[in-house]
Amino acid sequence: MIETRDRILDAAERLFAERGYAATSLRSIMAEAGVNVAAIHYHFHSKESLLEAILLRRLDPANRERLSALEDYEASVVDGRLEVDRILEAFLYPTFRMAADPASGGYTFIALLGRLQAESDLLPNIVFSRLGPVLLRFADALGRALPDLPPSELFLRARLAMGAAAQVLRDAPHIHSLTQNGAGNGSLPHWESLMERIIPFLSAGFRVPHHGGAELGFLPEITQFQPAALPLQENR
Amino acid sequence: MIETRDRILDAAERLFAERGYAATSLRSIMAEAGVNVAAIHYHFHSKESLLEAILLRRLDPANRERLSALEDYEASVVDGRLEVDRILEAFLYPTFRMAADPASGGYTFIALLGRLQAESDLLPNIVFSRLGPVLLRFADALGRALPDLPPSELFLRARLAMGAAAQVLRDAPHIHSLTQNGAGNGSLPHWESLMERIIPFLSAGFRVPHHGGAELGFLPEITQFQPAALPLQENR
DNA sequence: GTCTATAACTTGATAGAC
DNA sequence: GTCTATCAAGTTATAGAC
Repeated sequence: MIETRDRILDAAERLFAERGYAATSLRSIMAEAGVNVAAIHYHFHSKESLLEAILLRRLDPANRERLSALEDYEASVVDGRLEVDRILEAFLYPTFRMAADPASGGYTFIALLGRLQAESDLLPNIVFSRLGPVLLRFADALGRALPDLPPSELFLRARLAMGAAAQVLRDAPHIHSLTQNGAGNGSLPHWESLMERIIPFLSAGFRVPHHGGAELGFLPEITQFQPAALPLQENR
Repeated sequence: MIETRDRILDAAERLFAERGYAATSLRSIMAEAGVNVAAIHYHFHSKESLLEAILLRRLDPANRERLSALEDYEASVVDGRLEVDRILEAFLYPTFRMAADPASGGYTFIALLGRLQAESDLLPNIVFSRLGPVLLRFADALGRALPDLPPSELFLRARLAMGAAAQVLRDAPHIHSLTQNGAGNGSLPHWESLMERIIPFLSAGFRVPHHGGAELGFLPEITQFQPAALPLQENR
């Protein structure tokens, strides 16, 4: 039998992805999971901790996969010339595979991540503490593949690429269902052929020569992959 | 003196952009605008209508600018060969100018749009009814500039491009403040030089040759620019 | 048009029985 | 570990005085 704790995690993951964090009440999660409200508080203490638990459950496994895929590729390169396409693939492959995963609710998680990424003030520090180092590791590989690109330009392009990928990944449940229905390009499942259409788009952008232009003040926070602080009138 | 109605719109626009729609209460808007709760209901009937009013106030002017920029460019082309870069510029120029606008709170609106785009279920029909036709118009121009690209591929790339741009535009207040502080590439203000770094990235992606691959079932809803429906267990 | 007052309800969280 | 019962606070929305 499935544990109560896991049922809560699954239900919350789904509802947060579908409706957003703030718009989802603990009571709707309770109804979806078929448990009592108090059970949520017993297992997770607070709503925010619940979100943290959801993220922790899936973040590290995916990141391990990303890093090992990158290391495998780097080890396979003999002449030291890294290709942008393969670096992007090492990052996106685990992501898209998860987005199409028929067994686990991984596709729900990917949709949730796509959402939270746009609600950056909501993204707990966990995501940045866990994903940040991985992003820096990939940025380093991209920098070696594109030695003529100044760091500020590299990070701007990385940001653009993440936004582009997130836009499609917000549709993870759709990707999932198409894959389930056998859509795809003959030999490849749908999610994989979708990924192989996205990578050339991003790679071409990364490989555009950099036309002079000043180094801008845009750099500092971007090189950290920190959430953007909105310099508005008041905070919270 | 500034009208109460406008003060409410300004305050709500700012807070929705900063904290998200669901997380912002009418009372916090009331406090920010310095008006009474009842005044909000008097002028806007409901919270959702308030969001609609915010969107309507700025959506149409920006779209008019986008369309006229595109028409001006098309009229200036004599050999009938449209360039992707210029089409993208016609769309992005009004957007980025608004994102940096020192006078109005346009940059707040752009940040809000970037957020809502990720909370697609929240985006009222208004956005799709007003922005949809404009997007189709630009997709048509892109299709003429890239005649070898199948529509499904064109729309996928358009979606990637919008996600990439939105990712950067979510930082609109930051772009705004940098421009205010005189950052930029010598002759150009910061926001304009930023836009000119983004367009080549996107354009290169659009111009990548399309390698075979099957036409996928991904097409139908994407060609409509409809919000993605999440095929989860229950709805609302 | 703007206010006070309040209705009617939902929220996250907890205490205590079992 | 899971329940019932309940809390205090916050939510949108409205009725009616000015």
